[in-house]
Amino acid sequence: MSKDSPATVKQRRNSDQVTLSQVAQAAGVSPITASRALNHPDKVSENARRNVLEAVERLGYVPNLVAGSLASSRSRLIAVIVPSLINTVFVEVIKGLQETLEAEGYQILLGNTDYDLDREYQLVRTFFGWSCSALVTAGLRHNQACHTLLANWDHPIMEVMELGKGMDLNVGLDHVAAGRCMASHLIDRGYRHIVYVGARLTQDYRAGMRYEGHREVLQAQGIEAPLVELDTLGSLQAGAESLTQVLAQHPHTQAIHFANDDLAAGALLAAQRQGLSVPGDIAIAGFNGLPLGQHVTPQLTTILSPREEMGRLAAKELIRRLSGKNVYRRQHDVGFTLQTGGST
Amino acid sequence: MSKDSPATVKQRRNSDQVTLSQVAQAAGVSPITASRALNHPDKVSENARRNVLEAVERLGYVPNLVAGSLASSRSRLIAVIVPSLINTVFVEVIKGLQETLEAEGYQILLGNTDYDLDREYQLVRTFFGWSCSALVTAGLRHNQACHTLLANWDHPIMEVMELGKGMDLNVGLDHVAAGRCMASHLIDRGYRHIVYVGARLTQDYRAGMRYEGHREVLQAQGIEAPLVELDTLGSLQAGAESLTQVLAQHPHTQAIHFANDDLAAGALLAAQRQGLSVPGDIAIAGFNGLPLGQHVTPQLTTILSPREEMGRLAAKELIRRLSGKNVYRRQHDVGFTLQTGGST
DNA sequence: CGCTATCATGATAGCGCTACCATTCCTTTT
DNA sequence: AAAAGGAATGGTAGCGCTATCATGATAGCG
Repeated sequence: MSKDSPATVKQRRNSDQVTLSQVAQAAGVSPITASRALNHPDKVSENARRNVLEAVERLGYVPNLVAGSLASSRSRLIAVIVPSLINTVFVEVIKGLQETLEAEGYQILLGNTDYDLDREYQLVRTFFGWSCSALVTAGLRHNQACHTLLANWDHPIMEVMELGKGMDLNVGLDHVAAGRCMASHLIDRGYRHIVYVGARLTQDYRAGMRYEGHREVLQAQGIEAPLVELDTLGSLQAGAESLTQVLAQHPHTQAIHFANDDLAAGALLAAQRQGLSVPGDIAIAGFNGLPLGQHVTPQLTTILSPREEMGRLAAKELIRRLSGKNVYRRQHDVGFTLQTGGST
Repeated sequence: MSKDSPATVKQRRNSDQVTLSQVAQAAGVSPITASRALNHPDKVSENARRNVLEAVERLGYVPNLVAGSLASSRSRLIAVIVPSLINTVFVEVIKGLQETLEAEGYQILLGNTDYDLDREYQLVRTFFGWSCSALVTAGLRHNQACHTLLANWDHPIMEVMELGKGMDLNVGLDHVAAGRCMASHLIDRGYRHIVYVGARLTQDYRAGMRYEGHREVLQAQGIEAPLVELDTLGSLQAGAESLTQVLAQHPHTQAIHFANDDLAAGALLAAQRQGLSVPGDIAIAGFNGLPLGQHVTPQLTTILSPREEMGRLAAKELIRRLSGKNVYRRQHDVGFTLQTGGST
């Protein structure tokens, strides 16, 4: 018996989902015209467009973006990879990205590495599998495999948070300079026994870069630059606890330069509870310019980093690139601002 | 001339992307066996599996998830829709979701409504287009169109944050009860002139629910329950500013029940700056149990809501459902805890 | 030993959409 | 008037993968 008797035709469509072909039929046009009416409205007659849109509405058509992406190998998905969601700075960058990208019809695929570069590599692989239109990642450091993968990818890559020569596009600030800036400020104020306190500097290596800048300035003055590295992630709690530790290890400390505002504010509030005067007994400085720092007494001296702005700018530059425009500058310095409060 | 002379064969593959067929060829098996080796490892011989995995490694194959999703109409994408990313409570829920879902190989598609239900509807439509495996959304309220869309969707829907009868699954807490709880606490402490302060209660309607509970308790005692509604979103700044406003409008105020800890902490810190004693001159209570509240002096009385736990539990329940297990309980109450500090 | 049950594998046919090329019917140009 | 260009539309053939069914090989059974 020959095999060309398909008694039962293969039947795969499971759902009652409305397809573009059905819309096209209802609108009296071909599927491809319906597709164009939705995706390139200027390429069809007004008449066709109106009929298609009307049919879409009437049938409750929801475009199958998966099929569209497969056919066009463009997805309007943007992969965003951050090392942490607890740290609010990344969330603020995401927010800036989000609002700008969503307005242009892009969707965010969110990944969290927990400061693990191998995890980043895995996420990048997965996201590539989604034919993402672009990738945003926090930081310029990647492991070897990830670097290779990124280098061979033919879509825009945006590295944010720190300024430097990256894979492709870059929006960030100079953390070494920020560290120098705060250290200079502390020197100017007359402090000489200054401790830098950071949390997990191998993970939050940008805080490590700020320490480099800090140390540079102190050493240029012939001053030592002791470092206290905490084993927990930065938090109010960790900051509060670190105060005791620092004063025990370095009894002559006049000022503490904290890696971020959470630590600094935690220490400041703890100092108050312990009856220590800030900055009389101990001066405290932070980094980020979180609102909290403005509401404690004395106000926290800190460095304001434009985080949402960084996200928005990164998104705008990506959109420029994705819409085929030439990109003249690949690096964008968003800068930072020293905000002196009463705490130093 | 007949049309069957395809001089130039249509050529669409643009990239040099390695495909599953190439892997299969390299491994000496058919494409479908290669597919099974990767997705259902227990359905192929150990020999085949080893060869395929080796070929994957050697060729640097990255699965095209878009094609896979189209073919299987399953995507391992989970849509997560929140009203805000500024408000840290949602971020913490996302974090709980994220860590649990990623561990199971699901990816998060993130959407932000900015407290706009029409925006939510648009996001839901878009996400459905991605054949998401499930949808997580904050809150039980949707507009009519969105409700219809959700009701007809044949994948799990998880509504988080507030407890109640939702579309499908639900993990949250009872905000009315939380409002009652704090109000009772304030009554117990002897306060009678109590003002509730919230920010944009039509948007943050859960804060409105807490006010309902609050009012219920006060009215049962024959006490009025004045409400001050701010026009900005909750923040330290708004809390600080509200203090003056409340005292001007209600000079006899003994206690302020704030809709959240940001407002409360802002007011508490502002009171200190103004030389007001807390709780002597004015008692202050919040909601959420943010770390900040534990570090101010006096410690903030608040209600602790298990936000990350809420995210984790929601994720676990979704995974149960997605792996075909029976779900016996659709509603999960994560509860809350009154945390009394010195501020009341 | 024949019969069914189980396993490993493969051939085929889509999933729903869009890129590509071809066609038709105008309008413009020289 | 003929040639050239442009706008609107459609036919065809995939995008890269997996569901479905079919097949052959092996095992289990009385």
